[in-house]
Order: sequence, then C-alpha cells, then structure tokens
Amino acid sequence: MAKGLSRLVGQNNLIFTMSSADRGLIVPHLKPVKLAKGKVLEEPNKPISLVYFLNSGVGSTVAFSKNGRRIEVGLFGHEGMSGTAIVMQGGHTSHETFMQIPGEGVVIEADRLRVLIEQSSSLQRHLLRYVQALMTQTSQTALSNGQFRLEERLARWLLMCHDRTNGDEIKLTHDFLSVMLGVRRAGVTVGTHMLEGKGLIRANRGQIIILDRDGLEHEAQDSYGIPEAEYARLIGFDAPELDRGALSFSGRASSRVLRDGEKLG
Amino acid sequence: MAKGLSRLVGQNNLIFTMSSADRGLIVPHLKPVKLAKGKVLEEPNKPISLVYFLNSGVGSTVAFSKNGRRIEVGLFGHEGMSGTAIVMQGGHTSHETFMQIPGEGVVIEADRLRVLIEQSSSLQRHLLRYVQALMTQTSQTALSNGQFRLEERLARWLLMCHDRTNGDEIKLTHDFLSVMLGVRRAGVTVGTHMLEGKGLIRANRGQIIILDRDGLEHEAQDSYGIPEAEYARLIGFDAPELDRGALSFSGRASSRVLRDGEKLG
DNA sequence: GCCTCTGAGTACGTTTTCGCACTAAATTCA
DNA sequence: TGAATTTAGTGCGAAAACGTACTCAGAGGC
Repeated sequence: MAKGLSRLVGQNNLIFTMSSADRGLIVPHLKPVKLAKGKVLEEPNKPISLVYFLNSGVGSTVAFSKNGRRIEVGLFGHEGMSGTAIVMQGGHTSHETFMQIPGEGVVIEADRLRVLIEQSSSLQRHLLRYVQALMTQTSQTALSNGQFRLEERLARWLLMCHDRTNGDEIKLTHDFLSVMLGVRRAGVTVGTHMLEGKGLIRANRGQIIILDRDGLEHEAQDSYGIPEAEYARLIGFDAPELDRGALSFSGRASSRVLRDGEKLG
Repeated sequence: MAKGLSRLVGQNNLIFTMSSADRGLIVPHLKPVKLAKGKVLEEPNKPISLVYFLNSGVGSTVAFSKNGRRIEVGLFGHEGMSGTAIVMQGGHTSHETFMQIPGEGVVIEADRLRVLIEQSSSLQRHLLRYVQALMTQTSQTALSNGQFRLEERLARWLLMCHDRTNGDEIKLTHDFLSVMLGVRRAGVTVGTHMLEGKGLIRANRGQIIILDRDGLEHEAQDSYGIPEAEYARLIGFDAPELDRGALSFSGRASSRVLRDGEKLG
C-alpha cells in the first residue's frame, strides 16, 4: 500500500483541491514561509493571528493539563492547515500547535482568512470539511490511546508521519515521540526495537527509516486508516477542474515518484 | 463547585443562547421527541437525516475499529446536539451516536438545518462554535485516555454526566460505563469502590449517586474542566437579549434549584 | 583529539490494568 | 414462588507500561 495521504508533498492539498475561484481569492494573500522545527503556530488560549498551510513538514497539536501531562491530539502536513479555530469561528483553542518536522508552507493573516470565508461559502465549506477530517483523526487518537498497545500506536504514528513526508526517512528523537504518544521515552526505544526486529523500520540516532509500510499497516491493526479514508472522502486529492484521470491518486503511486518542489503563493 | 454546564436541564442551551432571530428561524421546524435509552441518533458512515437537540438525557458518540474495540469520543446533553457533521458540511461520520441516558429533545430535518445555516450566518457561527467546544472535549478525552488512571477517568466521566442530568443520581450499569471508558467491566467495579471508599459517590445496582462533587473534581485532577470552560467561552449560558444579571450562571446555583420542564418546539 | 552534550540502550522493581472465570445478589419473568 | 437473567463483586496470574537511574555511543565544539 502506498502512502495514504500523499499526492504531492511540496504543495498544499487544501489549496490544490479548492475551486480555482477560491484559489484565486486566497492566493494573493498567501506568503511563503520556512517553518523551522519547534516553530509555534498556535499558542494555547491566545488569539490566532496567522494561519499556516503547509507544503511540507509536519505540525502537531498538543493538549495538556495543568499538572504537565501532555499528548498529541492532531497532526497535519501538506494535506492540512493550522488555525482551524478560525474556520470554527472560535478564535483560539486551549491547545498548542508547533512544527515537529521542519518544512515550508504559506501563511495568511487570520483576519484576512475570516473575510475570505465570509465572502466564499464554497471556501468555507472546503475548510470545514477539512476540520471534520481532523476531528475524525482526533477521535481515532482517543481510541488508540485507550485501546491500543504502545507498539500499535507507534506504528500508527509512524504511518501518519510517513504520509506527510517525502521519502522514507523520518527525523526525530525518541524523546520527542514519547511526548506525542504520551508514553515513556524508554518505552519508545523498546517499541522501535520491536518494530525493528520485525524488519518494518530501521532506527538510527534521531532517525527512523520506514522499510515495510505494508507491514507497519498490519502492525497498527486498524488503528490506522479511518481518518485517512475520511479525508479522501471529504477533500480528496483531485484538482476539481483538471482531468481527473491524469492526476487522481488512488493508492497506487509510490512515494518515490511523487516528489515535487512546486510551491504556491 | 456547582455543575459546570448546567443552566436549565430541560431546555436546550444551544437554542436558548442563539439570537432570538435565529431562534425564530429554527423553532418552527423543531418537533419534540422522547429519546429512549439506546436510541440511535447517528449511524456510522450513513448520511445523517435528523439532527437532535437534547433538552434532557445524555447522548454518546463512540468511535470503533474493525476488530471491535470501541471507546467514547463525545458526550452531550442539554448543552449540545447530535449531527454535528451537518454543521461541518460533511454529511456523516464514521462514528455511532446513541442515547445513553434517556431524555427528551427536539428534532429537525438535516436538510432543513442545512438550509437554515445557509440563510443565517449567525446561526451557523453559533453551531460552529459548539462544534469547536465538542472538539475540545474529544481532545481532552484523548488526553485522559492516554495519561490518566482509570479512577481519574471515571471521576471525570461521572462529572461530565452529572453536568448533563437533573439531580445527583445517574442510572447506568458498570458494563455500559466500561465501554465508554474503554476499560474492563470489572475495572469499573473496582474504580467505583475506590470513589465510594472516599465518600465521593454511592453505587447501587444500575445506579451511581454523586455525593461529593467537589471531591470528584479533585479526584479527576485536571482531566476535568477545560472543555467546560471552552463551552462557556464559546456559547455561554446567557440569553443574549435578556437581562444578564438575572439569568447568568456563574457557578453558584445548585443543581437542585434548576429543574425546569419547559420545552421548546 | 578530547570533552561535552544529546540521544539511545538497558535494567529492575512497581504499578496499573488486563483477561478470565467464578460467585453472589438483585431483578424480571413465567 | 421459583427460575432465568442481569448486574455486581472477587480473585489471581499475566501482561503492559511506568518511574527511575545508570551506561553507552554518536555528534559537535574547542
């Protein structure tokens, strides 16, 4: 099985799949940005002033409690955006969102996006449907956290990350991963060894390489897949006004042939 | 501390807090319904045709995986609604929603609601903000599932349920609760004994009575509270055009004086 | 090259929860 | 009233994950 959410890593799929009218509306307000690792895209309980659409890299949304417990509740890359509270008319959230794997994207003023959403109900609809896909992901994360074992959750997370990056190499530390999964750092080390022992990944210092994606999907049991299918249903990967046959992604292309550095904005 | 989400159990707070213009728009299309325990409000992967606003009782949204694992990802009562995928323009979700504690409410055709949302951006905004509050709840559930112990999660769940019911008696079985929390039935039995031992609740067959709400909140650590605060921020409990001083809920009223059978529709 | 720092590997007793199974009590139904 | 069913209580070994802490190795700086 090929990557579940890839079409073109390097181009934001939300912008790619909106109507050309909406794209015409939004593109003039987008500025390209480089996004370093750790860059904060949303601060908890603070009004969101900028909304980011990623072309590459991975962002993470983390919920936390006062006593310091934290866990990832959302993950997005070139298929998504930050600042969904703008789309939801809520202004901000209690979560923190930051870059986990560096990349680039385009950024728009939140106020400007608000205006555009008001102007175009089709744009609003498009972004709302993305937020619904994201909600499905969060729900599935709640299910995974409560019902799946560390190893399965690790496999799921690696798959989600793999979907959002070019190539098969993921650069991050066990320490970082342990926060995302809400487990011990040592637990991640043991977990990666398990997956390594099965020949599914190879792990070096600060790096995990996906060797057998199918095997990982099997390992993740059915903790992986539902949100990805929901995204495909709600957003899809086709440019709505181009030849569908030529561009559609139906789960057959390999990640290696999809490289593309093209940027919008 | 009084209940976190109560104003009037017996009247839907989303409808109560919308502008009177929007209320005038929606009320003619609402039909009162009784909602028996187990009544399915949304089926997984099926278009939603009816949207329910509860006046009383509690509904639950459950995510599940193919191999039969399931867990609650959303809970709502008189403060909320079913069918949020209509608001999100997604049509349906992969989850199941059903009544967990019987009650009553009002129901509207999904297609009709779609039209009303299109007509009134303030109505849409109101409902979107509710969905954001619900997302916060799901996120917090993901955090709880991954980071809190059974006893804490149990306390949290009881509090959330208490917020949405009249009085201090909650009628449900350990078996049911175990599905919601994603733990063993026997685990719930042990958990309730712990809370009972601390004098926070009393449990009989098919019934749990909240004795010490403050104690439960302390027990739940900070797994409880954030979504409730977010709901208050985004929706609130005031009728927007009435004297705020007279009706506002600021966490002082007791659940016992809030009984009210008044219904809309 | 050596030192320092960061990230990973490992160990071990402990806690939490599980899976399973059996018993007991309350409720319902015939 | 007695049988059947549902719900709750209990026990026990096993699995999973935890907290903590110490060691080891690669990478970068001086």
